[in-house]
Amino acid sequence: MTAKALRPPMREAILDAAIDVLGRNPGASLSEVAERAGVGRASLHRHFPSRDNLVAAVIRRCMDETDAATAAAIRDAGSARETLSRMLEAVIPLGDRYNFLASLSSLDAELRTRNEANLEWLAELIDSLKEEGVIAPEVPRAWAAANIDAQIWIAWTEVAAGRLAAAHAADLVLHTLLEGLGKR
Amino acid sequence: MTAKALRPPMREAILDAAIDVLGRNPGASLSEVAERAGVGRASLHRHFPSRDNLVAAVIRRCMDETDAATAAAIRDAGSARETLSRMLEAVIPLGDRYNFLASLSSLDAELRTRNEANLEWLAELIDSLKEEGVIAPEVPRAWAAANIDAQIWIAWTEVAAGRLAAAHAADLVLHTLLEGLGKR
DNA sequence: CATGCATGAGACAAATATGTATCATACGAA
DNA sequence: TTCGTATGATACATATTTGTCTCATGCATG
Repeated sequence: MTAKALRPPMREAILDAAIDVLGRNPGASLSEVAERAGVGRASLHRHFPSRDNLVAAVIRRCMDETDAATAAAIRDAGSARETLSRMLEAVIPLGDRYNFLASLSSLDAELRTRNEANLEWLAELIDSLKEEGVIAPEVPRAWAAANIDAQIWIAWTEVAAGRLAAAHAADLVLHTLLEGLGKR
Repeated sequence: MTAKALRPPMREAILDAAIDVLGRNPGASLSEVAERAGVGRASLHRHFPSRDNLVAAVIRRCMDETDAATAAAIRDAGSARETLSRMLEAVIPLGDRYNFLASLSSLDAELRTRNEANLEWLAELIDSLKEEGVIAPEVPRAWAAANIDAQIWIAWTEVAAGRLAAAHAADLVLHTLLEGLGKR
């Protein structure tokens, strides 16, 4: 076989452009996405028949990348605390993808299932963190989960704004999560 | 004078509807807003000539309410910590308004100025909190400000979802902000 | 009662976005 | 070279939204 591209790169270019354009403005037109990708609008429709189809593909791709990065990072983590730390280090650099995920409104069945699975995984991690004594037992699971999500979001925003060095972000998030902003 | 209504109540009804409808979906049509308000679309345009005009009016109203509630709550606060605590108690019940503010994209000059003034106020509060020893001095101002905003957002979400009692929200936010989720 | 005014309903034009179809072209494989 | 395929440009029909306008109705004030 002559090593032809596994998939046409155009599809990836469109998805990249959609992450960027729709991440900034979820209501942007497909013309803007096509232009950013450097392709004709007709070609965009050849790969993604409808707008909904494109949005679903983008979300799926974001989830794929986030899942892959997380899975690789936490593979041989010893403790739950180490898992949390590595998860943060893996996810925070994917800020632009996370940004897109945050603007999702309605998901189809498959994506909703994956989303729920991620929430479940996070809930179990929080339970483990409590067992390790890292998180206080009286903290509600939903509160802890929302805080972790929010910290990731803040970290990405601050890094993107140039107010925080990416290398320090995960440490700062972990410290803030566990010990807050108060004087120790 | 015969005690006529200070302002036509229709204007307020439209603004309330816009907060609700546009808060859920920033791209919703003006027909949806008018319908939610129980008003004809033509009447909506009589009060708000354009969509941009309506959006700006909604944002201004949200800012007014938030500012008023905050100002009343912190009026005679003694310490910066008390100011923070009262500010949280005042703002968290305004969750739906805060929700709308979060979806703002482009602001005109007046609203941008007000927004910057609020950020400046928050920055000064953070400095005072550091002087009181409530917040650790090495925490960056932007990081502290982003965390306070995020905590308010989380609190509103959790209250709206029924997973957190509104009465406990401000205390939980304050505790999480200052001491984190970790075991004490 | 008579008048004035705001409203609701509807028609209307213009702009924009979406999805489809057509056609000429360029590129790669046989 | 020749063929097949994907692409870009373009046109097109359709739907949606926006903003304007007109007109009849109802309500409050005089």
